[in-house]
Amino acid sequence: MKLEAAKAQFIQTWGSLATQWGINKTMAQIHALLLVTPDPISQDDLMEELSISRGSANMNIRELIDWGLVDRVIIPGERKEFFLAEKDIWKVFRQIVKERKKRELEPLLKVLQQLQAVEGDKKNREAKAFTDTIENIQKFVGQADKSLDSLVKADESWFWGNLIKLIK
Amino acid sequence: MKLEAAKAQFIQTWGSLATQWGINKTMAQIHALLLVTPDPISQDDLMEELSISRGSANMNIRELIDWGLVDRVIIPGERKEFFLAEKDIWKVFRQIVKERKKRELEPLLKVLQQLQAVEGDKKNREAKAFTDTIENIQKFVGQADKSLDSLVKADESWFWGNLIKLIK
DNA sequence: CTAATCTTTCAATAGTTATTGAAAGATTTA
DNA sequence: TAAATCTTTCAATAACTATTGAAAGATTAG
Repeated sequence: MKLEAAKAQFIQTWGSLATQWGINKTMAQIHALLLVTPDPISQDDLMEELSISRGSANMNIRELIDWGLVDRVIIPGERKEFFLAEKDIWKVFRQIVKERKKRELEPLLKVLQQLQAVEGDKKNREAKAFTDTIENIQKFVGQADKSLDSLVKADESWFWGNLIKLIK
Repeated sequence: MKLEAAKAQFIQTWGSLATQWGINKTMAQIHALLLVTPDPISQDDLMEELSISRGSANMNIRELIDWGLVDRVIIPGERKEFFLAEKDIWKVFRQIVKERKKRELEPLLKVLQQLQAVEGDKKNREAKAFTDTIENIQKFVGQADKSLDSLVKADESWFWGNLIKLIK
């Protein structure tokens, strides 16, 4: 397989996987391209390579920077901005976990806490079922939140090493 | 907070969270309603409670059954089918992990394996960067795949207990 | 200061995904 | 077997999300 073909397939695979995870396809494709490119790329190059518009490129690059997955790079003598992705997959993973935790898990926990305050007629079968399920979800999400907190701080080899021991 | 209001908020929160994860909002709302309802519900009741059409109800219920999160229930003397959700959140989580692993991680691993076969000119900076990144992603995803395999088989209290020890 | 170059915005548009509801298909009852 | 009841399908439509590209806004160079 030729390099260009392989790149193209990786970009397309990464993009379609992303849509299954509620992530913008183009954003994922830009990320994919940056992941497999050693040197910083300009916006114009991204537009060219992925056949996307200026607006889309700009917006999605900004989003990637916002997620902490891509950095702006200034190249001396160049007026344009260039972009470079973090290549260490463990760091990428940690960063995504960190962001999604902040954006989704934490707001969810707040809602669940509020929902505990439902008027509890303990004889009512419906009310009982509701509070039970909410409580269980809350415990679960709380536990996951704490665990992910540790994961975010963890070193990769340490993490896998221990996880392997744990699950064997 | 009244029970009905709490239910409504849970359903709406679950639904909007789902869209962020590439999951159909209505499917998640049906799931949410079934999660907090102790007794089996008929399709007509779901349509009524969530204000959705027959077609949508039918399609999304089927999808939930397909994901292994909801069961059809026959109630003696009734002609209609009724539906009941698995309430154990750990089981729900395991089931979702199992399905997503099968649907997404495994196909991704296959693609990554193919991409290893890129014509490797080791002097080429571009080619080197590509194969390096792909290799790292492959290792990472492979490791995650194995770990999730174990998670899917794990008992809840055992899993959290050990995880807590691991990350402390 | 002015022109040139680069970045950002945003309203229009295209593309994608989900929903509807009526009709067809099944199944059960009598 | 026929009628009644329930389930599934699917083409039309609606709702949502992403993309485009031209124009405005910044920044840098001369």
